[in-house]
Amino acid sequence: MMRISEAAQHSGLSSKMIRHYEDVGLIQAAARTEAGYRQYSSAQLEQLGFIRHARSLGFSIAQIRDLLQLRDNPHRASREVKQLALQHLQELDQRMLALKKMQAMLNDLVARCAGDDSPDCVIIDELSEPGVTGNE
Amino acid sequence: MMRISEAAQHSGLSSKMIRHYEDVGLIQAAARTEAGYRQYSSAQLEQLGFIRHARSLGFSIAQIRDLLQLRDNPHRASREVKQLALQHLQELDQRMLALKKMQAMLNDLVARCAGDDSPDCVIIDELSEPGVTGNE
DNA sequence: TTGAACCTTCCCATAGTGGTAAGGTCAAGC
DNA sequence: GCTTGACCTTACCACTATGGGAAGGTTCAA
Repeated sequence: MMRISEAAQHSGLSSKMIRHYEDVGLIQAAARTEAGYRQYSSAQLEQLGFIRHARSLGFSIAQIRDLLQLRDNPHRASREVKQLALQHLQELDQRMLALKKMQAMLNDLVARCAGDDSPDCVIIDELSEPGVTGNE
Repeated sequence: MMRISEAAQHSGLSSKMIRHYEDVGLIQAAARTEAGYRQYSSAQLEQLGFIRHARSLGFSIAQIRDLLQLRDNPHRASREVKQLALQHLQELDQRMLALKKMQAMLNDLVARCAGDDSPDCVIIDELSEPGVTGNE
């Protein structure tokens, strides 16, 4: 059993976030010492590591909630896990697409802007135009 | 002079956000009718359109603050505008890089997961491993 | 005069993370 | 035994950008 700061160090999360995850019910409330200090077992450490991994892949807390349930369900079908992952991949794709559009438009503007001492600036001009920008 | 909902329609922003932008000082407080209704001129409409364009390119409110100042400064150097745009492009790049990493890792996991009725699942297994995920 | 469609301000919610403040606890050193 | 520093606790507030809703005022037309 270890305290929260150790659990944080070993899991790669912050103490703050571990408490937060408990608050929002992503993890069960940790056991407490008589003084009220949270205590973490190695099983809980693994869970925290799982969460950090999932977060680093961009899964939301809600998605991780589902992932944890699957993780803890010995009768799961890997199909369900894969389904969640594929769904998340789609979200990542959409985000990428949005970023790419921005990048393309901005790159174009930047290329056409002299970038000198003159006040004439395509970027300002185009942002000022009533036309669309491709994101609505 | 038009009311906020018309200004919203013409600019592509929501009434809500126009008020918000006023709150945070991105735009000057609009004139009011005797009854307290906000009134927008065509010059202000252009400014709102500018903001929407900039937002659709992913510029933050803080960045748009700077862009608006440059827009309104006849003595600006386009270099400064370009500088802001390039900086934002870098941020977009970083975000895209992060997404790409996630995509790559997740794609790999998904490819190695059977996705059938069996509980065996590479995704769960790898998320459970103590190893790194490449994002820390 | 009444009702619909506006408008106002104010508060709350989202997602995830960090900061900080006020207070309790534990262990080491004097 | 007492102090000190490093930890812990809870409870707020902040960020970004946006939306929802409530409670109440206004405008205009039927």
